[in-house]
Amino acid sequence: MPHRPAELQSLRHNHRACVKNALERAKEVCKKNSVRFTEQRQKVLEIIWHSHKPILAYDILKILRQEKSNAEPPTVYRALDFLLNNHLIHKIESLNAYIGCDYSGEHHISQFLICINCKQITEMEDDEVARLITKKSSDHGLEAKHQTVEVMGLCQNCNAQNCKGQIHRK
Amino acid sequence: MPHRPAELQSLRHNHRACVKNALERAKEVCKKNSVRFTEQRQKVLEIIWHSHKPILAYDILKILRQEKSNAEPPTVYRALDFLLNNHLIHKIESLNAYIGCDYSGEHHISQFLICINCKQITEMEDDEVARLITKKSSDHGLEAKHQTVEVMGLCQNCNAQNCKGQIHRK
DNA sequence: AACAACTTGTTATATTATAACATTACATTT
DNA sequence: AAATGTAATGTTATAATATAACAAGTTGTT
Repeated sequence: MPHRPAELQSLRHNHRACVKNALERAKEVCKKNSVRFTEQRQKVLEIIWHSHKPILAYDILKILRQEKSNAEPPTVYRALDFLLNNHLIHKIESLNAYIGCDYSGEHHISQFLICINCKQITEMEDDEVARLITKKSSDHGLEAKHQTVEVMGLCQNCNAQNCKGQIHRK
Repeated sequence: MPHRPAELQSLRHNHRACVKNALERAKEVCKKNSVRFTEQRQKVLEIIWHSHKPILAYDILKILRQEKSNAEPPTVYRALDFLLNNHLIHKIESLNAYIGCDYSGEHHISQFLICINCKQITEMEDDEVARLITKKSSDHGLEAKHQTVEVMGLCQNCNAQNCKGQIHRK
């Protein structure tokens, strides 16, 4: 695997341990669900966690091909389906990208806070937000089954840089 | 134009007037914004409003081609860009589909309630939801610039049918 | 070993969206 | 009305995202 991204090299975040931890939890979830955590599924999940930002399916494929040169799109999408079904990752609809799930394995309602500059993402699991949306939906005649809540904005770091005119362009 | 969808033929909803009204408002908005509401843009907006459900870009193209056989994807996507920029339509991220904006022309925060069965959609403009999300985002260090809130569920009608086992599959 | 169910390999293609450049239409000034 | 600059459209090609379909292999169970 390549090195972790620079912005994660902080003392506050041990990225190697974070990924390892996520993989351990995934293993347990799969055991509990009686589904197979095959090497491919594990590798895709590892790639997603390693990026630690929303990652595109074809970027996963590129990385996967460094180890498995014959990997094709279905390989990735099948793994993504599996991981989504088992609540191990989320899809960020507004980016067509995938991100590791912080509260793995259990079905839950969460909200995503995404920095439009550095793409750092926070998974918020806020019951007050979830309940309010469910309530208001119900008031409007919709029995809510699933919520997509994605907030785009500037994180504190990028907001500060912005003041100094240092926003980086892609 | 083809006839309006069957489920809109109710007495409660005069669809022809609804589309006409939306086009009138769009015209005013464009005038106010000093941008040109060309025939293509008008046609695309009309197709979107006529569907009255989230509609896919290539489905818009198909309909557009009935009148303009040489229409190509950029024709549609340019019109969509224009309409999005002028707050005349919304993109539903979780469906990659487009829908007419009920509160045209002004920038505003809204939430979408989508029936997974019949695809009927309600645009909710709920300040309480919007403010709570902004507040919670801020609490987590993100200065919110844009919110995507899309709720999938069953509308009252389909929920009732569901009990009778009459959910229709695509 | 035989079998069923699941997983992966492989090829092809569908779906969604944009790049790039030529041409035309429109608005403004002269 | 002619000249000019800007905006909009036409056109071809291609990028980016995702799935269909079927063959082959793997795993767990009888």
